Amino acid sequence: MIPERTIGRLSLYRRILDQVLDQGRTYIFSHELAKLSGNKPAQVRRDLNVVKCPGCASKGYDVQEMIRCIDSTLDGPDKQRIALVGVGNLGRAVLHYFLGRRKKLEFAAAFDRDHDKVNRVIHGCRVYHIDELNDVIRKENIRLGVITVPVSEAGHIADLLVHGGVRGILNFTPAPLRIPPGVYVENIDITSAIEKVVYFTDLGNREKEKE
Amino acid sequence: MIPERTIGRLSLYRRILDQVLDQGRTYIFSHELAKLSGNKPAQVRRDLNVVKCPGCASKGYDVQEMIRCIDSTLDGPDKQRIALVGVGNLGRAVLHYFLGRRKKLEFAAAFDRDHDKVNRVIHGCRVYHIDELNDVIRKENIRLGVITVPVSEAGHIADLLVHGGVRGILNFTPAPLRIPPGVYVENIDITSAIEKVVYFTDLGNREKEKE
DNA sequence: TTCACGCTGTGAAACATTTCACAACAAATA
DNA sequence: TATTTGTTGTGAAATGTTTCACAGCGTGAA
Repeated sequence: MIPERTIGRLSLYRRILDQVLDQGRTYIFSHELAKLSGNKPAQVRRDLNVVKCPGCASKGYDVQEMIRCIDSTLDGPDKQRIALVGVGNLGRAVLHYFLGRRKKLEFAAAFDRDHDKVNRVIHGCRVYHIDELNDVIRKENIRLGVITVPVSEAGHIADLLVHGGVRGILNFTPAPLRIPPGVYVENIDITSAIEKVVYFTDLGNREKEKE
Repeated sequence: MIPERTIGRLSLYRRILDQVLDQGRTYIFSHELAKLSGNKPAQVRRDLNVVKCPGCASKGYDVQEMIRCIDSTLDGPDKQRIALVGVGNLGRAVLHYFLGRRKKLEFAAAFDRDHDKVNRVIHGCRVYHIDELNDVIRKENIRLGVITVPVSEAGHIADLLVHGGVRGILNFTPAPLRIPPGVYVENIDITSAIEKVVYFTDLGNREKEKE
């Protein structure tokens, strides 16, 4: 089982490598990828070992081979079908963002309460009413969900998703979801992120402990 | 200097405590806050020690006192003025999200290239053209920036922000920004987040190493 | 062929974070 | 007052992650 931090870095490497490949490079050294991704060379080499990607002492790593190794770790063998709940600004941003981005991921259905949005197709994804959630995710065999509703609804939506058979959730809400074991939840908490920036940006007016 | 993880948890505790307070509770035990935030009680107690929040062995922690302690750690003494660059779906979602949420944070200006958006006020925030960025953030004395533009623009925008005097950036783009020392960057990478969910959601079709 | 170079792969050290486990204590009870 | 109960605060152990540092190797130069 690979640690979460490592998975995050692998995901980033892959996107960088896609670009590197577009530029026509075929080999890359660990210190170069380190620079591009903001890490130390030793870290990059460790990460690549984890996905069993071999390097060559004189040429570095074969870019295509690296991408293959990362793919075989990160991607499941089949296409992953995802449901998005909450077609507000954030929901639309997520849909738009992923449009054709990764071939192994597909937003197969979106849900909202607002009847003006229901039955439209937004960024290639059909929008259903929330009442249809259970039926649709079962019929479409969806196992992953993204929650982009207002905080107050998040708990309820999470329950619906889990009840419909979803096994992994990306939650953009700060609400801590109570979820049965066996269901994985990843949280993105925008408020926390801004507050981190505020804290770590030394604006010279806070007395922090010396180190 | 408090570690990043701890800051993230404190931010979460604070939001939970705001709710707890609304419900009329005045005291709370570490194991209760742990449950509500998805942590272990010992972790919660350590975190509260870090912000010098004293507890009482029989009643637990005074909720208001806790909030005060967290405030004095997370918030700077003055209101923080923030610029948001990129008024697309994601940008609007961020603006909307923060509308009156935290008194110490204010989105003082937004920027976009699209002339249809310029000079409008969106979620209480005036939108300027990107060409005005430097002037406006200097005049408004803005030290924090949020980047919600397409990936390809991120590097350029980051340079503009830094050049204008911004010291902390929240970057929603997967582009690794090259930034001078002294400027803090926090990244939110939506693609990585989804890929983490895909990986850690055991859909039974990947051979993971036994542990 | 031999040497010098610069890289990979990795054991071990360093560092960071979480969790355990328990002494000390405040309140409630008798 | 003495006893019981359940919590805080924290040293120390456990665990997790990053970084160092170097042996070993392939390549190119002489």
